Amino acid sequence: MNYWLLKTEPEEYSWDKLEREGRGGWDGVRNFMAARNLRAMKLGDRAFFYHTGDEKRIVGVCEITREAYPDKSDPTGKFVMVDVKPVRKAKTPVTLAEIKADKQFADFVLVRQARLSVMPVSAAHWKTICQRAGLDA
DNA sequence: GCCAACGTTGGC
DNA sequence: GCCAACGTTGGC
Repeated sequence: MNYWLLKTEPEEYSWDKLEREGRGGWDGVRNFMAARNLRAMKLGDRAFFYHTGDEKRIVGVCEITREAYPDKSDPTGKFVMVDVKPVRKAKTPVTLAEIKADKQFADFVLVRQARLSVMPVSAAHWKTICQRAGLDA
């Protein structure tokens, strides 16, 4: 299984909304590197749900329920989206500040490429963050 | 709230 | 196919 991180503005699409609706489509990605990561996702892969903006923290874990397919919101047809469902909410959200302060995350894409919205997470980083968040890995 | 950095688009 | 210009994102 592979691990990922998905960024979203909570005002636009939040963990609460995903939980309320039970599933959601991850559309609107317009960045090639992010899109490449979307295409690499496999059914059953897990992803951290990250709130950007003022929050800047990991708030939960979701699962990929449908692999990449054409993004309905993209008129050019170049970009793809995936579907996700909520798995578990973080007991303790893990903040970006906390991650940055920890040397073991120095090579984490979230730190190195601040603007990327869809990125892979290594198994080691996944495990550490799950522990901090009070999530079962 | 400004500015720098990055990524994408369009012109040549 | 390169490079300048533009738009967007995130840091301070």
